[in-house]
Amino acid sequence: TTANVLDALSQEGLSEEPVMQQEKEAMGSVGGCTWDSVGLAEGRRQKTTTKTSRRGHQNDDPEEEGEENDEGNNNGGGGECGSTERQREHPFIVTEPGEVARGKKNGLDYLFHLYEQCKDFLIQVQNIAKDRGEKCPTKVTNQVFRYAKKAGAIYINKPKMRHYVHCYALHCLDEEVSNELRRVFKQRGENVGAWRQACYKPLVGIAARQGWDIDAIFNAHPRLSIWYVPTKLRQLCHAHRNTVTGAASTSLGFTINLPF
Amino acid sequence: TTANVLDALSQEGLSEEPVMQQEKEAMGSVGGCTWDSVGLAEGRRQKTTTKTSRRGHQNDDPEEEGEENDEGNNNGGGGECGSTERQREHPFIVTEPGEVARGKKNGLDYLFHLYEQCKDFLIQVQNIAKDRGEKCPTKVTNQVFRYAKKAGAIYINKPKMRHYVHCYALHCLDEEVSNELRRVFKQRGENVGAWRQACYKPLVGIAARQGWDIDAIFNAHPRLSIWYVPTKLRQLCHAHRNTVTGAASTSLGFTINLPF
DNA sequence: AGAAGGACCAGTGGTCCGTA
DNA sequence: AGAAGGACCAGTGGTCCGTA
Repeated sequence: TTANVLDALSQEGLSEEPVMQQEKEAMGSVGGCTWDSVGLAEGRRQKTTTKTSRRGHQNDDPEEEGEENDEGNNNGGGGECGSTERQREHPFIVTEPGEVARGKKNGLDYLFHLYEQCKDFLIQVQNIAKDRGEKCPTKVTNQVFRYAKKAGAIYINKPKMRHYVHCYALHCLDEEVSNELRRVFKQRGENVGAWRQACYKPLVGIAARQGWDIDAIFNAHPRLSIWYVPTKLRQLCHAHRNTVTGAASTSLGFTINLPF
Repeated sequence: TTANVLDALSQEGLSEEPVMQQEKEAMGSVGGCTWDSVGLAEGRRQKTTTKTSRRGHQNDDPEEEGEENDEGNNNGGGGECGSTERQREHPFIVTEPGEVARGKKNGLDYLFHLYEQCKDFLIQVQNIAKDRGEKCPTKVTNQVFRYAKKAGAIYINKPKMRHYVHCYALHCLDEEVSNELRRVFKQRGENVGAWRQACYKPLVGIAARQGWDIDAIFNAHPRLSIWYVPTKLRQLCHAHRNTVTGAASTSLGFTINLPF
């Protein structure tokens, strides 16, 4: 039951009275909602209505105690709810470390927190697999995303997590540089896409100083080792390995000119 | 170029004058053949005729120096060849360590040698991947089997290798027990299927003495770590972990009654 | 325009079963 | 019958692109 741990990590303080999953289920709704579109029929959380009467199958079902996180602006405060469709997570904005995202936005601390939630889900999947004597995943796989969704973490999905993996990698590998990059890009008023692109550069610098083996760098880090190395990051490291000469950097990774 | 290494390992002495791959290619045939069925049109080694003019693509092509092994009775001595179809490898028979299989049969030393060939192919695939900065497999994957086939090792295929993995595992983990099992089953005149089934039992015993973690056992062994743990072996270990009581064995793995 | 994520796709692990 | 392996299939890693 990581729910409490995760609830405790709520970082933006805008959700209203974080309710326990059991209570929410008992209420017959999903807890408060702050959706833009009020919309149509029940599209979200049909899971809740069919939950009992599963179990015991040979599947990936999480335990009853669900995994609901109403942290931050994560579309989870109080508000018009009930019938819902077409809801998406609020988009990310560049925030400084510790900063709360205002309005219908989510901050980068929240983004990084999602990666830690995935790790918790992976651990649960691993424990179940070990119990059953089944193959035990070492990475965040489709199975883990499926499990997270069933556990109620509908705001976690594969495309999103893969999209920002390298940003999380920088956060893990050099938090100071990561923090500084966030401050600079917020200061400049850059959007999330620009910040995301900028995260590659210092990572390539880190790889340069460690023999260009980005897989080894990921695998050596306890929180990072459960994530696949993003294709683009791998390609950048490879391209630069063949480009950088003996005059290569020994500094913070900003001495190398990268093609963006 | 593992060809020489592999040629040197030829263990049954029935192939006639092992020819180098280049010479074979130049001869425009596949080297000698000892097929039962002489048969139909060119079905084997159409690869040879289309070989030049590939390369440089983004694919898994092995280098020009092919990988041809005419060891043992591996359907590779001299004989009627040319037009071929429906050829299969000679079936395995239970042989003692060092024993040459007679007739149109292959022995178990040859079987185990195939696993070592696969390791060599994996290493080649890994080197290519590292060179290109691509994902680097740690196991014998489909990609490796595809590479082996293109390199000329048409006698290596996934179903066969997966079928006997646990037999190879026993050979790696306790060669003495493996050898003794071979002698006993040969003595009794058992067929390969019976020997294969019997290999599970001592493996479960090994797992019992090492905390039942068959994945850890595979991963800790340098030759075994590149193979996926077979489903049935994993299931047996799991089933017995929950069955064996405190009176569990400390002996050679034959004290536990297994359900076959 | 910038961004979130459903849904698709090529190639995987796994092994069945038509074949000889 | 015993055995080798082509070929299939469910579920994977990867990410595009229709959506809002």
